[in-house]
Amino acid sequence: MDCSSWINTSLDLNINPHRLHEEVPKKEVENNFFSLGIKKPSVKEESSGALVEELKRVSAENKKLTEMLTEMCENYNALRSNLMEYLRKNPEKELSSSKKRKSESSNNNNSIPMGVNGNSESSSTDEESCKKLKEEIKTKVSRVYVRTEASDTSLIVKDGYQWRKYGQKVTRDNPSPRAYFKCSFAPSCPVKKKVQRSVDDQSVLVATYEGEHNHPHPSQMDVTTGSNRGVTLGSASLTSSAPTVTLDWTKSKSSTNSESKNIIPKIESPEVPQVLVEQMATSLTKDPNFRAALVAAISGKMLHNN
DNA sequence: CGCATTTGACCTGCGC
DNA sequence: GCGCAGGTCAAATGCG
Repeated sequence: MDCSSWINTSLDLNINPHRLHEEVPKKEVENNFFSLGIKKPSVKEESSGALVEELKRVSAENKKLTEMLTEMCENYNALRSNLMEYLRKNPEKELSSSKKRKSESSNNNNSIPMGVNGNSESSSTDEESCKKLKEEIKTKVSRVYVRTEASDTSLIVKDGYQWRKYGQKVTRDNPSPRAYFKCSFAPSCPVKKKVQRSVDDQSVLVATYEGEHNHPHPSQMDVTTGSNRGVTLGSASLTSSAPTVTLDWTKSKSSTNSESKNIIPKIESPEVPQVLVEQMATSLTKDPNFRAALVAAISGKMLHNN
């Protein structure tokens, strides 16, 4: 599988990979957003020149990032094919490899699964990671990282499904409480979700999904096409190899007051195929609520600037 | 009043 | 067997 075929590297995303886990100043985001093609009605010549400069700068940055992304994809592909080759040669038993091979397996086990999962449990031992990996494969576990306001104490990750909270616990490895949810959309649905704040970054919620939904996504219930996976952010569409998706609610809050389904996800892993990304974009742009919210946000910003 | 959430109690698995 | 930690249950509570 060619990674570059999943990710359209020509996407005009003004992202900075060095800041993925930092709080990007909202003002800067807004400025960048508005410097990308939306002109204020009464723009002076000076500011338009500055805008052009900014646009050039952003384009250059974008190009650079595109190259970086391509390179990253190539590296990922190489690692992935290595892993596949490795697993072909050493089926099954490698996942439960003995302690003897600890030093040998550590490199492989750390590089690939961490890359796929992108989680922050790097401190766990190889044995533990093997066990976890095995469990994840068995129970179809996926993690979703959601950036929220650090002051937001609620452990709510809106993914479109209906969840019923059935417990909360403070765990040893993390001072933040962990909330336990069951899917309440269908009584027989076995899917569970654990939500806890990241130890590293309190503004990041880590949602761990276990199992697969045995019912369609609620948002698909009133959508005629069954291919609208774009808004499906639950485990069903993301569990193939425990991928990681980061959603940034804080930025969305700063730009619109729209509902959670209007959030544009920030994909942290190339595991999410290009098709999915495109479908997400399409479903968002087709969504009248999203468009209305966007228009409101833009006009509001323009009024604010004037 | 019904439903969701909270929270302390209980259960279970694991390491020593 | 015991203690600990994570996970689940269920009564109490709150909210619409």
